[in-house]
Amino acid sequence: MRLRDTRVVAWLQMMRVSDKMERLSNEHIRCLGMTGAQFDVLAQLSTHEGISQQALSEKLFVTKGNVCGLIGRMEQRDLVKRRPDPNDKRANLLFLTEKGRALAERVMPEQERFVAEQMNALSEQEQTTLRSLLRQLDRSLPDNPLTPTL
Amino acid sequence: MRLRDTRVVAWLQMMRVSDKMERLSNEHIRCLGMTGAQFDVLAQLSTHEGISQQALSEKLFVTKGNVCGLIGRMEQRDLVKRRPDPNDKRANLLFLTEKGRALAERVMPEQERFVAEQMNALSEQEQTTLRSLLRQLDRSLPDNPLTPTL
DNA sequence: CCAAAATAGTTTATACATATACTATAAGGT
DNA sequence: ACCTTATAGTATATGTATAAACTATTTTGG
Repeated sequence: MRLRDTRVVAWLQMMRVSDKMERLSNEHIRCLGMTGAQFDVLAQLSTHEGISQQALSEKLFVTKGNVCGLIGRMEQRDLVKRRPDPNDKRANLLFLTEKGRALAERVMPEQERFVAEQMNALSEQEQTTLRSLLRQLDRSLPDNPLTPTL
Repeated sequence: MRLRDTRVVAWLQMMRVSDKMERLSNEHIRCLGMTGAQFDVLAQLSTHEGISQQALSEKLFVTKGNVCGLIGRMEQRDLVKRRPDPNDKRANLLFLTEKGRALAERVMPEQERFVAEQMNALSEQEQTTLRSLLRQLDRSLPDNPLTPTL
């Protein structure tokens, strides 16, 4: 049996835990009436209503093509609406509908509580340590090409 | 500005870092001639050649429907092949082709080196601490329904 | 043995995500 | 002004992923 670099073990464990957490989070969101990607859109629009699709795609670290389809589906469900930008005929500005705002306000605090609980296995001290280690890793990694010098 | 639970901050940072790492890893794999999901299949078959699609889906934590499509695409590219299980007419056993084995042997060590480097920002001591914290989190999270009591 | 339940694989519908090419508009430089 | 280039959004093709329905076998209980 070949021995594995301990760094690779750490990497795999990191992926395993984050995958597990994301699955739980997405499952919880789905029970509350939408998908994980749609929740991210509602959360962004709650604090940045009126941004363009382009700006949204940068905040979400996804392509504009992805946002285009995502917003299309959410518009069909009457969660958001597009309005033409009066200052730029190319652009759409994005707004929550009443239904979208109500859903966001219901789900966001619940979701925060849910993900916070996933950290309860660690003490305050350990959470601080974890954040410090993650910050170090984050800073050492190159920036995502989808967010050019954010 | 509302204050956020520090646990939520830790959660978000964890997702951010793992997303960044996975993107880099997938990008690197793509340069070497396949997708991330396909790499995972080759890696599993390298050590467990001859397993069924069902067993593979459990190892990869994905649905059997997903594996069915994935193996279909990889069979088209002549990376793997299906053979009927002589002991169970329902099942397929999976094998690497020569091309698949050669690709796996070329890419796997390279990929290990690549992901190991992503941990270099942490000292040996810090890597140990990180693994310990991740292990604690992992044990506190419920098991994935896709892997019933693995 | 045989009917019922479980299992392996496939298929279909839906959602997400990327890359690429395309349209329309905007901004800049000469 | 005009032409080039950049930008915002859309459309298409491909890959990944799930859930749910379906087929074909196998297992199991009576």
